[in-house]
Amino acid sequence: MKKMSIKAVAETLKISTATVSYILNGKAKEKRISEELTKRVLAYVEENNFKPNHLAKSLRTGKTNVIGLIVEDIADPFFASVAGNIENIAYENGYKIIYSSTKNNPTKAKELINTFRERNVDGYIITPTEGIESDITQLINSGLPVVLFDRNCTDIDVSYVGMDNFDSAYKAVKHLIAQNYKNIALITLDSSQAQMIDRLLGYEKAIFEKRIPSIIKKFDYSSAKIENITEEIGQFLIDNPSVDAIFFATNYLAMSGIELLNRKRIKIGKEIGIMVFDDNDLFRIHQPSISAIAQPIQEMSKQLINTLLVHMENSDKYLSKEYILPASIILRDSSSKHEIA
Amino acid sequence: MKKMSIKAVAETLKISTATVSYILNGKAKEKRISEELTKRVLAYVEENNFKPNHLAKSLRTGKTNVIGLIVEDIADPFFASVAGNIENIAYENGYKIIYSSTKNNPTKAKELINTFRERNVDGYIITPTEGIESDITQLINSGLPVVLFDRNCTDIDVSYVGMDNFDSAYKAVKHLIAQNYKNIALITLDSSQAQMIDRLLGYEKAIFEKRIPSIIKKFDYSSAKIENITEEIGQFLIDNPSVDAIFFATNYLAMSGIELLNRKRIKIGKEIGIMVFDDNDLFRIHQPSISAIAQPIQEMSKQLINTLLVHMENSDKYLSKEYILPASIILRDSSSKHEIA
DNA sequence: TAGATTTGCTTAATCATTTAAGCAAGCTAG
DNA sequence: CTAGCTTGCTTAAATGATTAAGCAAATCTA
Repeated sequence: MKKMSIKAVAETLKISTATVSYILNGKAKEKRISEELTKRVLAYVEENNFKPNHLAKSLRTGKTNVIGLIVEDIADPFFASVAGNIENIAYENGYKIIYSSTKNNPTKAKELINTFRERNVDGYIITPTEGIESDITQLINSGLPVVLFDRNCTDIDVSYVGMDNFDSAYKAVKHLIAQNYKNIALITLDSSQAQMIDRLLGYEKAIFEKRIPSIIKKFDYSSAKIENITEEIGQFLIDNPSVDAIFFATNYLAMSGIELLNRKRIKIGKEIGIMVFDDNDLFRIHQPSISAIAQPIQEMSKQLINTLLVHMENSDKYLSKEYILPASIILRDSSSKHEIA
Repeated sequence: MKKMSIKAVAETLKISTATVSYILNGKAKEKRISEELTKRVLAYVEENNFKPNHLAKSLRTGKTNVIGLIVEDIADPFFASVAGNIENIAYENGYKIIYSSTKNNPTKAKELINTFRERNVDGYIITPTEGIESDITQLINSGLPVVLFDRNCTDIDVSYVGMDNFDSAYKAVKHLIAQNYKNIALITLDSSQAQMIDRLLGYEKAIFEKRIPSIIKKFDYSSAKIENITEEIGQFLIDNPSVDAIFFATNYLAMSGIELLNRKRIKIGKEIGIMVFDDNDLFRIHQPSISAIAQPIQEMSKQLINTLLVHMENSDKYLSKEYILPASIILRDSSSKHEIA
C-alpha cells in the first residue's frame, strides 16, 4: 500500500488537487465548493484514512507545528516535570515538542538554537545559559516566538515565566531567623544567572536586616561533580563550625548536603536547620522532612506554553510579557528547632 | 536578510543548483565536480553560513532525522533519565528527538504512534502499553525501525532493550529471606505487562522455594491516585499484621509506602524490611537508606539508541534483537535486621 | 436579451531540495 | 580523421502540499 497523496485522491475522485486541499483545510465554503462534493471528498478521505503529508505542508506554509524546548537538563526532575506539563497543552493544540539539554554550556546552547532554527520550529521555550542573549535577540528580531523560563535575561525584551526568587529566598531565610537560627549559611552556585543572584540577594537582605553574619559558599558550576560537592560541603562546615542552619540555593546542592549531614550523623532540624530552593519527593519523605521553597511547576508550565501559543498566533505583533508566579514555602521538620519525635 | 536557498547560492555563483547540492552532500568527487569549484562553493557557503532547508530535504529524501520517543511519562525520573541519556547520542548522530507520554493509556499510545507516523519520524523508541501490539506490528511491516524498552511485547518480533525483571526480583526477595524476614509482602500493580508479571513471578519463585507465605497486594493502575495508594497500603498492613518485609514492584508505590511507614513511626529496617524495584536519589539519601534494584539506565539508554541507529542505517534487513541487561541490587539499611545506628 | 454577477471549480506557480539523465567540449585510440 | 570516452557540468522531473488567479457555465439584472 503506497503512501497516498492529495494528487492521488484528486485523481480517483476526478477533481483537482486544489479542490481537495481547500476542502481538507476547511475552506470549502470560502472557496465555494459545493456541499455535495465536499461531503464526497471528506467521506473518501475518512474511509481511506488519508492524512496530508506534513513535510510538504510545512515546506509550503513555513509552519512545522513543532515547539523547541531547550532546558538545562531534561533528566532533572524539575525540567522533566515542566516538559511533562507542557506536553499536554502543546499536543492539544496540535504541536509536538522537540527537546534538548544545554547542560548549562553556552556553546551547546547556541548550537541548539541554530539546529532548531534549521529545523524551522515554530516557537522556542528556553532556559537561557549565560552569554546567550545575542542569539535570543536574533530569534526575536527574526520574528520567532520565544518564551524564557526559570532564569531571565533582563536586558532583552522577551517574554518570561518564572517566580520571585528574591522574595521567596528572603522569606525562607527570614523563617530560619524566626526559628532562632543565628548563623545561617548560604550554599549556592557561583553564577551570574539572574535567578541565582536574586536568591543570594534575598538571603542577604534577610541576613542584613537582622545584622547576623553572612556566610556564603559558592560552587563553581563546572567543577560540580557530585563527589566534590559532598566533600566540599564537609570542609566548609569544618571551616565554619558556628553554622547552625543552611539555605541551599538549589536542589542538588541540598541533596549532597543532606547526604553529608546524614553520613556525619548531624541531626537535621535539631543540630542544624535546613531550607532548600526547589521542592521534591525526597524532601517530603525524608526523615526528618526537609523544608523547601516549592516552585509552582504546574502553573509555570501552563503559563509558559500558553504565552508561547499566544505569541505564535499573533507573531506579527510581538508584545513581550513577564509572568512572575508566587512560590510557596513548605515548612517541614528541618527548619524548626522544636523537638522532633 | 531573507532566507537563503540553494537556488540563490547557485545564482550568485552562476552555476546550477544541482552542482551546489552535490557539493554540499559530499558527492563532488563522485559527480566529477572540479576541485576548484567545490572549494569555491564550500567557501561561499561557509562564509554566508548557508544551511539547506531541512524540510525540503526531508520531503525529497523521505528522511527527517527525527526519532520519536514514546514513554509512559516523561516527568517520571526513570524515563526522564533515559530521555537525557538518549539525547546525547542521538544528537551526535544528527538526530533530534520528539517525545510524548502515553500515561499508560492505550488509546493515547495509538494516537501518538499515528501522529509520529504522520510526522515521518525515522525511528521509534517505545515503552508499549497493553493492547498496542498490532500498531507496533504495523510499524514494523511498513519497514520502520522500532525498539521497545522497559516492557516487551513477547509475541512480536521486535527489538527490545530491558533488564531481567524475573531474575532480579527473585534475587532481591531471596536476599530478604536470607535476612530472616518471614512474611514478605509484594506490593505491585495489577497489570498484564510482561515486566510486572516477571517481577511477580520472581517474587513467587523465591517465596515458594522457602515455603513461606505469599502475600500480595495489587493496585489497579488507573485508580492509582497517590492519596489512595498511601491509604490502601495502610489498610493492607492492618489486614496483614504478620508482614515483616515489603517488596515494592515500582518506585512510586514504594514512595507512598515509605511515606506511610514514616507517618506511622514504623521503623524501616528494624521493624519492617524494604526492597524496591528501581533505585533513585531518595532511596540512597533517606534515613535509613532503602535497598533497591537499580536498573542500568545508562547502559540501557546507550543500547536503545544504538540499536535504533543500526536499524535505521540498515532498514532493508530488519533483524530484531533483544538485549537483557543485568541489574544491580543495592543493599542498604532497609533490608537488614541488624542494628542501625 | 445582453451584460453583469455568481457559482464551482481548475490551472499553474511556488516552497527548497535531490537526482537521473543529458550534453558539450576536450581528449584518446585506432 | 573520427568514433568513443572522460570531464564537468546543466536540465528538468519529482517530492506533496498551498493558493492566487483564471475560466466556463449558470443565474441574475435591467
